[in-house]
Amino acid sequence: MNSDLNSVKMAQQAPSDLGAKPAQGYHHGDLRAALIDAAKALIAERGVDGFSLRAAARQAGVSAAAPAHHFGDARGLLTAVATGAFDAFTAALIAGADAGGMGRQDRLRSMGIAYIRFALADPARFDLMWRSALLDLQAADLQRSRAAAFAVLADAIPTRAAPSGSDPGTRDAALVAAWALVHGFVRLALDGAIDADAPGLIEDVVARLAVPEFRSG
Amino acid sequence: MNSDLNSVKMAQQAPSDLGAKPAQGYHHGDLRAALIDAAKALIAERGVDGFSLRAAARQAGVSAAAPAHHFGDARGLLTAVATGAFDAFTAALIAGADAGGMGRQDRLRSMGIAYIRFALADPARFDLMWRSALLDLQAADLQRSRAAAFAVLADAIPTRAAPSGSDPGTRDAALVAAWALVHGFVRLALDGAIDADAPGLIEDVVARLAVPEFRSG
DNA sequence: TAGACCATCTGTACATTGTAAAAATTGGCG
DNA sequence: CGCCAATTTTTACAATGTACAGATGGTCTA
Repeated sequence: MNSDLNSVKMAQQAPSDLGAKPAQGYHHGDLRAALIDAAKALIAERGVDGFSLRAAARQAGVSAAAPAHHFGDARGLLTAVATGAFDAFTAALIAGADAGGMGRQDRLRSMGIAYIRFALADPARFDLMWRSALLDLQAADLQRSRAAAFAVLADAIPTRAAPSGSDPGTRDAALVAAWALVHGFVRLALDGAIDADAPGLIEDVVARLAVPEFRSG
Repeated sequence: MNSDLNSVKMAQQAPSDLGAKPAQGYHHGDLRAALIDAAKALIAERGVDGFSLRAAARQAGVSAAAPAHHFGDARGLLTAVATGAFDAFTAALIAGADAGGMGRQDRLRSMGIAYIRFALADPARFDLMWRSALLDLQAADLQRSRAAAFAVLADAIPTRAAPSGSDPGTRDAALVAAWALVHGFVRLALDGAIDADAPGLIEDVVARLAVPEFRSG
């Protein structure tokens, strides 16, 4: 149909090359990465519910059925985007903790700030990470990335008697409480219940992470 | 709300009457209430994303275009459901606080339990309440019900210097932190990140509401 | 009581979506 | 060069939201 559009599309394909995924490039170049990029842009712009598989395919310059071969269905594409989001989340949390210095409390607070800032930087992406109805929770990649992020969070809290490989569901209440505090703040802000831009509010909330229960273990 | 208006025609309108389409005349007894009931049942069964306006109309025994007259579009129906959910939420929070006794800390903890139990009792309904992309936040009814619920929450925390009519966004950080703790716990549980059924976990988390900041005012 | 009004509901129609299946394209390998 | 398999398109179909015109019947008025 529009062959000139194809050549233009391939010519302007500026490789962002976020991860180490140089794998297949048959017809389109790297449709898989292009679709993920398109989906990320769509979600960031119109929200998770504003995303559509056909719109992503349109933006990537392919037909509506093209994504099926790479992702199966729309859930597959969203799962891939969420997996990348969890990887970026993990990196942001680690960077935040390291920026906090050496003390455990400072690292915890700094990680809390990083948690909140990551969510506020791209609210729709953070939203997608928790929309489990739209994701394939059985996908190995997603499970791995999720577990990695959760492990970073767990390491920030001294758990009392938690085995190293224990499920997040059975972890110590101190971890759950700290996680819930930060996660709940973010969700209330994203859902319009509170204003995260109120001066000093983020710092005040994150300071609550350092309650005696957490300090004494 | 208006649950006694359906005595006009022959159709008995039991709230849990699924699958039965009572009336087939042109004028339904109380289509508005019937559609809200159908939507609530659909959402509870298949989740917010599994809801469809046509399915709700089908369950109410009317044509696909019938809801338009009462709710405008799908967002209008979801907004009505969310409004009722916030009303029920407010009642549950008040009942929870009253069940806690007279002491401020006990009332706060008991309200926290009620918050969590309300969400876990019908996760999809609670989910809808915060899916602002699907709701008409400008609707006066929803704004009123939301504000009422938020006011109940705010009253449970002694705010330092908050004016009585102040916006939730500018409230004291102690309120935001307490709200975030409970809300975040619920969301993490609903989104499959933690297991709310772990024995004693809810009580342990709610006990964190009684940090010194809250106690000394 | 007759007729008109009007809120309510139906029928139809259209654009959009997800996805299944068959056909077509194309790069790589013998 | 010719075949194979991975990739993409074409086509098709069911479902959805909703706009529009028309049908229906309760109610109000004269």
